[in-house]
Amino acid sequence: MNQHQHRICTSAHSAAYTHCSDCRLNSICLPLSLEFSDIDKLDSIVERGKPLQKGDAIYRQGDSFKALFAIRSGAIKTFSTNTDGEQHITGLYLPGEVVGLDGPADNQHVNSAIALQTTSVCAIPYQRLEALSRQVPGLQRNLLQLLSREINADQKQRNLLGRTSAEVRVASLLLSISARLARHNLSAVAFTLPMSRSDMANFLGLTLETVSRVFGRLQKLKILSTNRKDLVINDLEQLQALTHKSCKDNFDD
Amino acid sequence: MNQHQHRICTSAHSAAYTHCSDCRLNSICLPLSLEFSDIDKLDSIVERGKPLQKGDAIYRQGDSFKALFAIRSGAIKTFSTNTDGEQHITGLYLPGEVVGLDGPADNQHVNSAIALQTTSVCAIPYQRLEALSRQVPGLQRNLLQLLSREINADQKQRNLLGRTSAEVRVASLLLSISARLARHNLSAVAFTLPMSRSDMANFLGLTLETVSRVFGRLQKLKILSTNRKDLVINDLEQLQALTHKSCKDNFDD
DNA sequence: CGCGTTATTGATCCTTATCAATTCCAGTGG
DNA sequence: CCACTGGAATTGATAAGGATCAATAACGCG
Repeated sequence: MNQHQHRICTSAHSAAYTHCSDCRLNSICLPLSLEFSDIDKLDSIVERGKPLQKGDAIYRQGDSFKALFAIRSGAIKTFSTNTDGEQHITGLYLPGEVVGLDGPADNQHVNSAIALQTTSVCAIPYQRLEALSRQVPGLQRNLLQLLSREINADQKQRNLLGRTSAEVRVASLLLSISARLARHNLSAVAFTLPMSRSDMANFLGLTLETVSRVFGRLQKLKILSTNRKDLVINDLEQLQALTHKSCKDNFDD
Repeated sequence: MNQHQHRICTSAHSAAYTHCSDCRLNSICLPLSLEFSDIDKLDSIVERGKPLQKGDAIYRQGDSFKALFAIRSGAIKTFSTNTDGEQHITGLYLPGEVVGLDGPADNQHVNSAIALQTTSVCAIPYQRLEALSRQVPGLQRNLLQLLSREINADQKQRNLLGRTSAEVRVASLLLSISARLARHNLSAVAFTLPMSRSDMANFLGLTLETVSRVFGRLQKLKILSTNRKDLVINDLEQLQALTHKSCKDNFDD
């Protein structure tokens, strides 16, 4: 397998400083069904910085909330750190998705957001977004939609953590990433995982050993092939079927 | 213990058809820091129906999304039903809280919401709320805040389901209910549980047997006393301490 | 007063956590 | 160019927390 063919983000780092109207993500990022003139208005408040390196933070837990961030390329993880210093990963965000929705609640971030690889983001200053939303009904609607979708996604994830087996959790994560990459015309069946086993485990409420074992089992079943972070899904249907199964009816070998 | 002294909702059923400006919940429901004149504007769009009986639905999964609902008295559970007909409880809502935030995502409800006991709600038609939000910046902010808080609450719950023991989950739920009732000057230590063991278990990603056993253990430790749904917390501090402990350091007897 | 629902309690099994030991690989410096 | 090294991943053995299956008890309601 050609390892670098399927990096999560391919171009875009270099093609910096475009505009929202040109951005190939604009149908996704603030799921915008806006008029051209409205897109330009949004464009005028967006700030594009230079790419973040792996490990760089967009914001940290406790930071005051200034902006939402749309991911143009790369991958971001969000997490909160408890009093014992353990980190709890709360989200994985890929191109076209928006981080920072934890901010409006109390005008400060309850999560940290850091880059899992080289990543570029658009900052959307929140006060200006709020103001603009008042003038552009479609934008207001999109913004509320975005938050509501996050709520629904979180509830789905809750369901996953509360009720499903390790197998189902891992399979669901892989399928989720697959589907989200496919929206950008990237391969749905061959890609580089943006997180380590340890991060995946943390996100899924498992241990890294368990995640590793699930990968092992799924490989033995020829459902997928992995080499570290490089992944090929050989049997997408079977992987999907797995996620529909309840804990118990997993017969192996 | 006087069983009915601590019902979740006491008055309010009878005192129907008040206005937002009189409502003792108005500092909580859409965490409104609005001007009086703005409250009146909100009041003008709110629709107050007659109380729901236990088991009545506010809306059902798949219903088109028309309104948010602020709970005035009683208790609501929200849940989604999967293809196998199993229901997954996604939320418990008490007076002053708002249900229906799953709706804006795709203009339809992905959850159902039903009354766990006699309950009265205020309907806030969403289109009118959106329109009003454009005119009243404070209202827009409050609305976005509400959604963002739901996101953060969901993530906390996710953490609970993904990483903590049965003991911690049950204790957290009890403390959450306790704190939310206390906001209305109801007792924080003696109340009637709004849900069955089975609902609690479902919500917490456990089985009802496990929940029952945890109740048993906590009673043996004199931390609380239960009689079916009537609950007295004898040692609030110890219960709180429990939730700070990780899975392993639970030594008993 | 009896029935059906809800809760409790007990015995056993299974999944996953935990502890521990390798193995694999990328990156570094000789 | 290759041996060294440290983090990441895999694999194995064992233990523990809940799930499951099963029986009984307590209550609310007709």
